[in-house]
Amino acid sequence: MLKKERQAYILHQVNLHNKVLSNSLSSEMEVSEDTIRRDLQELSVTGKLIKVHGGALSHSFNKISYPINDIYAQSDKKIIANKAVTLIKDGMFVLTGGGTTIIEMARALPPVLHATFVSGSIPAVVEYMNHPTIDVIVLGDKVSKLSKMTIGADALSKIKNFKADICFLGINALDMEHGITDNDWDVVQLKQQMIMSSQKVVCLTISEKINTLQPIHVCAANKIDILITELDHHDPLLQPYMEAGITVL
Amino acid sequence: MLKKERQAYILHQVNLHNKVLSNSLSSEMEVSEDTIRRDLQELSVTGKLIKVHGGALSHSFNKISYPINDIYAQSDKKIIANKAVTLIKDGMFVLTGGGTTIIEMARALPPVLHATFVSGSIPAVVEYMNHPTIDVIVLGDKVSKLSKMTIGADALSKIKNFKADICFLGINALDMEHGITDNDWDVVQLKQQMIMSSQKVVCLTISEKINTLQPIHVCAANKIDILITELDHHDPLLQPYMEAGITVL
DNA sequence: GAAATAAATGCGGTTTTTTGCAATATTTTA
DNA sequence: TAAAATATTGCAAAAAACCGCATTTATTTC
Repeated sequence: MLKKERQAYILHQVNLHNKVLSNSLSSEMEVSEDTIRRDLQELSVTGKLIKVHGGALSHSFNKISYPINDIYAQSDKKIIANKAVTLIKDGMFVLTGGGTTIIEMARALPPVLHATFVSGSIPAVVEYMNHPTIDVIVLGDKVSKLSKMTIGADALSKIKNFKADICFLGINALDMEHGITDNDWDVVQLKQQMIMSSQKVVCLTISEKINTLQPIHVCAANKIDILITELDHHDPLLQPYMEAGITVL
Repeated sequence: MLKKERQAYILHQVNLHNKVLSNSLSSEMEVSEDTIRRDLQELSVTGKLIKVHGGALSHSFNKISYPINDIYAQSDKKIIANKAVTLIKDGMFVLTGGGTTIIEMARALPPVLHATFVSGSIPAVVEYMNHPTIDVIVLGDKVSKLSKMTIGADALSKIKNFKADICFLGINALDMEHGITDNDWDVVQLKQQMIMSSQKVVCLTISEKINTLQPIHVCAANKIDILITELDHHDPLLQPYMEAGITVL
């Protein structure tokens, strides 16, 4: 069998089944695995496929892209995200909500983190899924088109089964007097349960939302363990929260 | 044997078998390999064939196998998707797997369809979520990075709770004798349960995967109600399946 | 038709490509 | 963390390609 012929066959298989294994190709074509590896190597440098440990994957398989369109407050959210990821350690069980800030956090995760992330937010799950080493658990239920999260009794009861080390919530409004408030009934339910199911509650928000109010009550401010904004923690806006015993990053 | 005669023979062989070997041509025509090499060289500069180490390949071999093939496969999948969506009616409860064909189907859904889609495939869910009128239910569980689906006992048991009107599976290999086969144990489990939980099973596949085999058995061919490929249903490749009682679209 | 010229072919020696193997390292998995 | 699977690296043997040249064969020219 000619080399080019072999490579054409490999490509064909990869495009057909999205994945090929070195050892099966080796036995199918009766050449050594070394030869297969070299073929895969050549095909991968020309971008025909993606070489992985044990074989290769089709290129089209891996391209799930989530549009990065929300430029609004992007850099602030990146600052928040970078502060947030420092709280996550190897082996942790992490519960997260949805929202753009959480997405930023997902993108800021260090590439060699070994932790388990649980979320009902589809965009967040997509980000976690693309991370090389973290495990992802999706909360199943009906998907709300508005919040792009799973919403409902199933999701709620699943969260109850967990006792996470830490929980990250992107919040819509925070006020010393009224605590966390929001505007979506279903999302509020989830957030409440997430707070109850976690040892430590971390709230992420841009400073604009501090001292604002939304119609539905989520929880009192004292349930928050850590508050992260883009501001320096000396900022006067944050003083009341520090005085209330919340760690501010 | 004249040079022209020789080259004509080489071309004939190349077009017939898609490949020729220098050494066999040499012995067949009783000329030195150098001569063959020079012939191949000339034929390749005029574009009649592709010279490779050890012989030559027909043009169609290289040309069809990668650059065009990918686009063809894509448009094939669009054809399949367009056939598939006609099966979905308002009010239906639809179970779907993952894979590129299913994604194409999701993109081909008519904009005013009111149906409920259940899936564990994250890319599929992302597509469904972006559709204006359909409801989406995610099967929750741990996400497999390879298949980008939720995999495990939870997902499995949730499917058991459903009795869907119709189930769409993108399949990796189909064979009259062995039925549907695949290469990922967890995905196989899910597919089996999905088949059991649906009134009607629709299999989507490009024709190349027909009469191919993968290591793990999913189900017998007779479990399939409808088979959709990019081919016309009169195509002889599909006849055995029609005769087995499968509706072919 | 014969000589001159050009083209084609084969051959020996050298270089390059391909391949498999063995030893070592790395990654994966249990 | 240890064992198994897969990768990497260097190397050597075999196959194929290349190069130059001599020999043969075909074509042109006088």
